[in-house]
Amino acid sequence: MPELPEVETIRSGLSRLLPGLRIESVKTDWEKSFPNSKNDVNRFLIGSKIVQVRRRAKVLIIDLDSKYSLIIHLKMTGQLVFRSEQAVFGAGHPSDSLIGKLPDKSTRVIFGLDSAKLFFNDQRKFGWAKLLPTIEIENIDFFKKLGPEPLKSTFKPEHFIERIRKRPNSPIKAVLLDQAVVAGVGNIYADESLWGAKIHPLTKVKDVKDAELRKLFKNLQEVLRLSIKKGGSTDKNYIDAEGNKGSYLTFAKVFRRQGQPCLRCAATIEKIRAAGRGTHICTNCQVQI
DNA sequence: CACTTGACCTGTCCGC
DNA sequence: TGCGGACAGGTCAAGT
Repeated sequence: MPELPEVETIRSGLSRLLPGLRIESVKTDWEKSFPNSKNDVNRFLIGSKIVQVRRRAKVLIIDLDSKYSLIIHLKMTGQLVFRSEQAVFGAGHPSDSLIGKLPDKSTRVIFGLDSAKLFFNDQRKFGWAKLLPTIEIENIDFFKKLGPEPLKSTFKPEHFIERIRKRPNSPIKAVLLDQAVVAGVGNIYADESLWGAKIHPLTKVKDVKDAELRKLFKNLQEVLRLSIKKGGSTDKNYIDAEGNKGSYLTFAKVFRRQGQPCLRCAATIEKIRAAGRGTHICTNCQVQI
């Protein structure tokens, strides 16, 4: 479940590893994972050089010198793992690692680079990669609909509040998860920030005070920043570009802590359902209105 | 129109 | 031990 901090962690890893490398081959056996035509791949991907790696919301953008870009959405179980040729067949991975020899049975696409390979793994096959002209990226529906980046310095609390308020009759958690309102927030950081602001996830937006939304915005930025610092959250599948787990969940206040004491009031954390998702709350700190 | 639910997938876990 | 079913949760399409 790569959300903003996980995708950002992968981006920073790939930014160190990929620029300057040439894409020499592409191999896929799951068409939905990479639906571009062979013709496009041959003309604009094979033989082109990687210029930079960017992120928008939960999507990675790999810019090529062909003026095309590879955009990759990892959805829930996607992984992008870089291996040098030597390590591809080598050992040397810790025994508690989530990933061993590559390719494995969840490998969907293999990008052959100069003396390395980039593996796009996806157990549940929900993720996708697409090759597009770089200037057209912002025009595709997915990108056009996206709300602002929550960590951008120009995105202020009043902008956040204004956007949230457009959905007065929805539960606050559903609105936080809506990528058109704010981009990049998923289940983990929605729960964590709502706990921080002491807001029950099922509270309708119209029943949340401005001061609470202000607090929510502050907490959202804090949990996202802390998670980026910790390399993201590894629950089941997430690993970074070099196969390492993230450690944010050891700092999580509610996510996956059902049955354990609230770190603020010691009441028991419960798991409920909100916005169609498993949702973690302290029923003492977070009271529904 | 606003909002909610189901489909897309596979691996894991739980109860019988 | 095997087996069916619930669950995991990002996004889009379909339903209310």
